[in-house]
Amino acid sequence: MRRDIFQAIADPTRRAILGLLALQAMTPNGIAEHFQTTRQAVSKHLRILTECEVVKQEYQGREIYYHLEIQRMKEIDKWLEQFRKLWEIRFDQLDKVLANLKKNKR
Amino acid sequence: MRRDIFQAIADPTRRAILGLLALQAMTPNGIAEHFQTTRQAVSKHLRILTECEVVKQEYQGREIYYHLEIQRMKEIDKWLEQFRKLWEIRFDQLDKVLANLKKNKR
DNA sequence: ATTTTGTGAAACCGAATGGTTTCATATATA
DNA sequence: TATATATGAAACCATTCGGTTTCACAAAAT
Repeated sequence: MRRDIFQAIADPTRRAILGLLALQAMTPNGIAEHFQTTRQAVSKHLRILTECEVVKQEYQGREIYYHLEIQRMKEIDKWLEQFRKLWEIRFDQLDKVLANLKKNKR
Repeated sequence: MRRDIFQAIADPTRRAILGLLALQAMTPNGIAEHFQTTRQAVSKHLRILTECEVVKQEYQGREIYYHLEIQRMKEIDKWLEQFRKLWEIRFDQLDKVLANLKKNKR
């Protein structure tokens, strides 16, 4: 069973859950209210997110608060690094093009 | 059939393919040489990548060069934005902590 | 003490996924 | 022209995925 951050964010519901948890820690019931699926479906998503350690559980009585483990999100950013260079180059070129347009206008 | 960039990068082979294409455009056979799977399996991955428009085909005789469509990768970066704020805050706090440590040392 | 509430887990299901093997087709090459 | 090469697509298969329904259990409320 592959379980990494990339597989975790492949599902739109899980991405939405992560978006919610970016704002504040929440309980499964609290999260489920934001979706049309059952609480159990959300629970399964939380299990996956927990397994790849992008969320952490905090027990508080019979409630469980899930909160985002931001470090895992940075792994995505790190992977993007190799591509970021490319689109920055494109921007540089765009800058040159714009500079030339400006120059020729005068 | 869901087909978006997040689903595209969920598979490790597809991520590796994108990594290769970040360096240069390549043919299916050229790409397949880098993996242990069959050429046909790579072809299926390329189909998926093409469907969500993160790669583009360029026909050249009987060869097809696949090249990266960097714009799609930026969508991931854009989604990360909401989380980037968070880990930057952490860094700021870390800076404060480090500054305090330094101060107390004197 | 009994009932309600919050939660995870298991059983089940249809659909999607990733892979292989086989085939079809178009373009080079001999 | 006959053969080799580059490629996509279809058929098939075991596994995974995302969802629901049902159940188990601990903690809070009555």
